[in-house]
Amino acid sequence: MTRRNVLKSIFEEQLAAANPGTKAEAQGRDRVLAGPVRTMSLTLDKIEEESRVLQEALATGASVVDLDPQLVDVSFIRDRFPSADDPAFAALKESMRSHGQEVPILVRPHPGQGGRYQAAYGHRRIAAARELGLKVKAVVRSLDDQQLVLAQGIENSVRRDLSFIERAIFAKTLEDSGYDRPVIMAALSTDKTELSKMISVARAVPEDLAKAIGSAPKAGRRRWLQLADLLQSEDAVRRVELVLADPDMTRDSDARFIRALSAASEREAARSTTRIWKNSAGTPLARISRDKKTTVVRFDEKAEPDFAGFVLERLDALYEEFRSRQS
DNA sequence: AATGGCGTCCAAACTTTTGC
DNA sequence: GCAAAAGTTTGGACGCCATT
Repeated sequence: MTRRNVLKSIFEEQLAAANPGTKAEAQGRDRVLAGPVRTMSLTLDKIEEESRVLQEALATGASVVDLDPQLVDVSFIRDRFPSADDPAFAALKESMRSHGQEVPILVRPHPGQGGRYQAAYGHRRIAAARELGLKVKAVVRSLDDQQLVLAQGIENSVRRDLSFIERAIFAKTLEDSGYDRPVIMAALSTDKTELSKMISVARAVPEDLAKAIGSAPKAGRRRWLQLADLLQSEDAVRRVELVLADPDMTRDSDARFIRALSAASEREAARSTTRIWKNSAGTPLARISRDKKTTVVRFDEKAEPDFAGFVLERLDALYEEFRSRQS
């Protein structure tokens, strides 16, 4: 079953009793949709699913309540890597500040601490509400551990904004917690092959190393697989650890991933290097990346706004000087 | 039977090249 | 300079086969 179909089936099983035939019809529709029509259908489905989750919650007696975010703990299994400078989080916070919280989070009464709650999903909304000093809108439901991780995984799958490594570590954590593969597959809305790859990557890449790299949203499955493969060598692990410990290491997670991958592969490392160029006061002004074919100098326009223009104006003169030294 | 590894195929998004 | 074509990357799905 496809990832999307797993997701759909979970929701549709809930509706099947009330509306026989829905599942089969949806599967038939899935097989024929393609291209832009399918993309539009996915968007509509996404909206449908979110509203269905909430409607179902409300139908089963749950209601949306305002909670003090300080009373809400994170799920016992974390999925997303914490990130201090996540632009999406900043945007979410700004949206909540100006428009309020549009979509409630899902919580359950904390199994161990009376009066407290545990979030299935909506961790970033909780963090934003905390920082803004606002109450967080939440649907409170009684969920067992399995239902909690399923709800958490389904929400992530609907949004599709977890990176490959976040999903992989989430899968590994679930497996380490004793969940069997079908449950993890349902929680991640994935199939056995994909899950197998995710877990093999999560096991091959030491967790502290993966967290040091960060979510790396642009690094897809194949490159993580490549890195996982390279990290079979202890030397490669040491090289990567060394690179990530560099105090000059960029805060950009994707760039860190590329550095780690390069370090893991000596050949790659020899072909491509990136360094930060600083002025005499130690302020980073440019990032210089070099490989066999190109050299890329990226000036930080915020650190020194007019410097890039200054350099560009002098390119002709610099080239003339270069040529005269060559001859 | 369930699980995992691997290769292949497809679609979409993105980048680079080519021709006008 | 711009648009179209070609190439590349990525994510996802599927089937086959070996192993447990």
